[in-house]
Amino acid sequence: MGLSIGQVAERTGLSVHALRFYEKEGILAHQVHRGPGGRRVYTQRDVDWLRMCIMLRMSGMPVPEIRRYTDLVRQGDGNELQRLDILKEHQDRVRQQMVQLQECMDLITHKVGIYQDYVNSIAPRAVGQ
Amino acid sequence: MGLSIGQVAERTGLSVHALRFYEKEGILAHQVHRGPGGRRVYTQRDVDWLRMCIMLRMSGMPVPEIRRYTDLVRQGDGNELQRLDILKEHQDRVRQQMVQLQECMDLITHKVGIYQDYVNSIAPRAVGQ
DNA sequence: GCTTGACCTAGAGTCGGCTCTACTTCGTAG
DNA sequence: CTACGAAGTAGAGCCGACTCTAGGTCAAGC
Repeated sequence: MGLSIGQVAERTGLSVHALRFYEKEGILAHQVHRGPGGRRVYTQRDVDWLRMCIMLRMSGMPVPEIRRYTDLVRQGDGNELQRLDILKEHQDRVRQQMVQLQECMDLITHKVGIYQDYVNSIAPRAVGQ
Repeated sequence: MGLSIGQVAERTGLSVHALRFYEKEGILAHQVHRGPGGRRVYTQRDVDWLRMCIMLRMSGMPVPEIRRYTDLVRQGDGNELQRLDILKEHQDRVRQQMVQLQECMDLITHKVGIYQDYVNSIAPRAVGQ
């Protein structure tokens, strides 16, 4: 049940450096406890939490904001409204990002179409030969 | 028809610093020419190009790759296939990004739902009072 | 008893993409 | 003529998120 930092790195895709960095930055909800020789011992719960953090990071939530959220979780019951606020705000930002990304995609697809047509109109008869 | 750097900054949303930076990085397809006193004079074409660059940047294309693309455009006809390759590759990356972002969105929406339900179950009767 | 490998800490270094500073040069307005 | 504002250049600085280095501990295997 206890996982070494290396094992956690493996199953989250984070580097051991990043894991120590995240801990220092305070974005682990539960204190990682230490085994013999001061080695970190992670639980499955830590891995699950990290996977969520990875999602938040991937969608552009900055580390300090993940920390704010983590702090609330660490403090325990009673601040659900604040957690909800953070999540909703982030949700909005992600929505905007998706819209922007879709716009970029449309432009790119448009240009790809144009170039594709042009390239087809130039080369393809050679393919048949 | 000739625009100053300040005007271009206004209508692209880039800073004048960023505009000079982009030029130095070689991501302007056509050389910006200079008016009296060595001042940059931009055309509408430059603005259009910049807007496309902004789309590419927004969707995560790194500056050096925009430069590669720009170089091809600058070199003129004959390399359309290479331009197409760059665009298609980027298109793939954007597609992946969108999938990832959607996954993040799903998780966040899920959590928002849970917190929302919880918060509703605790507070709302107070609202009626 | 020596090496290896996985771990530890503290802190320095890297990278991308701007952003800002310092200083200069203009052209116009007061 | 003085001041202002908008430009110019070269190059330094900044920020976020890691990544890496240096030097050390410890258990297991040869």
